[in-house]
Amino acid sequence: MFKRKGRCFLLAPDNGKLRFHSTSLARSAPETLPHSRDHRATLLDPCTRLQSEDANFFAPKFCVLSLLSCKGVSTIRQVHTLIAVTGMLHNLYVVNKLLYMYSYHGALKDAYALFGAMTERDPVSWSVMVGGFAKVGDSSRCYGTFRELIRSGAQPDNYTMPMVTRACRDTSDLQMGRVVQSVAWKNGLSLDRFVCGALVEMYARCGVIEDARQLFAEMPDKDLVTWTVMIGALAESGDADESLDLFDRMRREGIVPDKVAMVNVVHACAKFGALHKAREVHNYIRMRSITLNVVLETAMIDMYAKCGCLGSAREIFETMKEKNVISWSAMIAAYGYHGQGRKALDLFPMMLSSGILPNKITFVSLLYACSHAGLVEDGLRVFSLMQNDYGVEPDVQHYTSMVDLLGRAGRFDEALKLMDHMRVEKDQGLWGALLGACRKHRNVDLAERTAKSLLELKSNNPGHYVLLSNIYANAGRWEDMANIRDLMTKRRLKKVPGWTWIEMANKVYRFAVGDNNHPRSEEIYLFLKNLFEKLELAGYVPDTDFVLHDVDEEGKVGILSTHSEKLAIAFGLLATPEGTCIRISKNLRVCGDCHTFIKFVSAVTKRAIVVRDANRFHHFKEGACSCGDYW
DNA sequence: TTAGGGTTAG
Repeated sequence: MFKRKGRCFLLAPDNGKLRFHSTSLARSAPETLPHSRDHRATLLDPCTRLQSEDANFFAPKFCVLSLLSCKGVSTIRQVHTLIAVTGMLHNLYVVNKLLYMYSYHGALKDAYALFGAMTERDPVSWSVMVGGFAKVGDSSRCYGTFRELIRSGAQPDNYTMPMVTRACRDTSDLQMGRVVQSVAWKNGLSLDRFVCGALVEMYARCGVIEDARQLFAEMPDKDLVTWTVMIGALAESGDADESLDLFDRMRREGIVPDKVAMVNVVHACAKFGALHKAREVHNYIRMRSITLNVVLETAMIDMYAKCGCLGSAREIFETMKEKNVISWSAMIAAYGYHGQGRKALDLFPMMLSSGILPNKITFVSLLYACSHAGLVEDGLRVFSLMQNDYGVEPDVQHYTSMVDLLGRAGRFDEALKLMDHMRVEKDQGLWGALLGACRKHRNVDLAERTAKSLLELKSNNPGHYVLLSNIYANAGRWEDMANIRDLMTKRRLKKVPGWTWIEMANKVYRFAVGDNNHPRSEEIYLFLKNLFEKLELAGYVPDTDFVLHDVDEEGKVGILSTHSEKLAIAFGLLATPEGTCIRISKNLRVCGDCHTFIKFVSAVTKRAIVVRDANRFHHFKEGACSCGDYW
């Protein structure tokens, strides 16, 4: 209800139309305006409404109401004209709403034109404009408007700062992010939860998790969103165990998680790969009656699959009420990294017949599924189907899958031909896939050429250098190997240390190569020694090709025998009852010798062993691996 | 006019 010239008016829906009601009715009716989203949806075309009502009567709220019911940019433009005709463009409240509606519908050009013509701007106008550019990913215009704001002498507030921070986050622009923080601090916003929350996310996304951690720790009033941001940030940066600890701390502080928080927790479990924790979180969701939706369920599919339990993943998939392309892709990918390429391929026609169309990621997942299972011909078919039947132009990731597929199979000519014909830029990942194939097939010549391309691209992935160094080591070219190591030092790249995790009685134990930190370390080494003797009798021969150092044969065997995978498995064997399945996770790719070792262990000890490495799952049983040695 | 959600690869 609003007043004008001493009269009361009430806007209320009448038979599906928005009408003014007379003063007498207004007096007796409740003082409400139809603000809710549902209500807006029932309103009639805003232009018709504006024109059909008393043309001399344009209350600001009426204009705004008409704007709110605009469904597209063209209607907003028409309403804009009507508002201008009636002289309402002088009202800042109305213009800000107009600006917001343009921005909300992605019409940043219109918004910016209006913004430029505004004679008066308030903090809302600035933040709507800065936020509008941030949302459409136009970071340079976002920064530009922000600078304009500062130059104009206006004060950025707790609305503007998170918006400009968002642009930094989306472009991983750490430098600008730090500037933004100093501006926020200068403007007294260091305690604002919106400002700090956005900064925490930005730092995490820019890879400086320590800054995120510190800022989070200093925040005085953390609400559910703040906690959720930090839980997600830690999971994403690889600190999944810390992320799950934080979730426990949050609950201890009395914060009740919602669906979105749980998606982040589930994601942390997926990263962590600890099945016990995954089940605990699933139970928590059930006990708390947190309603499932397609997003949470999809996250849970991914969680179970990445914790090695394909069965539970499929169970969730089967019981989902609604499945979208992401859920289907997640399930396809899950079969892919478990080496069940055929099952991944089988899902594709099922997906189509349920009326869901594949996207780019669906095809990347299908191609990787083929690659991990050695299904070369199927992969080639998918690649052509994707382009010819679904009009999906291959991007660098599709090419990477194809190079991986062909390269693993040793079909280098085809892989190179494909690379010659690709129309997208080659990145480190693509060359990395080719280098991996060279390593597998000991193609030293091509490896050198590939490595050159990688070094030219100034690869900052230590894995690439290590891979080349391994190739030289295999070829006995120790000098070349040393040069690569020097280059790594010069470029300040360190080999990522290998770790293996194993879950035991609710606790996660972590092993490094030659690790002595475990409380049962002595027992573990003794057990391992006895185990080696049994394995050797069964025919196991250590494969010293996988040792990187230029040491004698005996030394090589020594290093191999204490790889983190082996220590974790030895601990698993001695600490669990016979017949129990052993599950371990490794942060890098499992080494070739360890792969052979585990095959023998599974046969000699009659244990099923599930290994998650950086790329995929290996299910070992009775002396064989689900990857068919094709990984 | 503000903030947090799922799939690939790395």
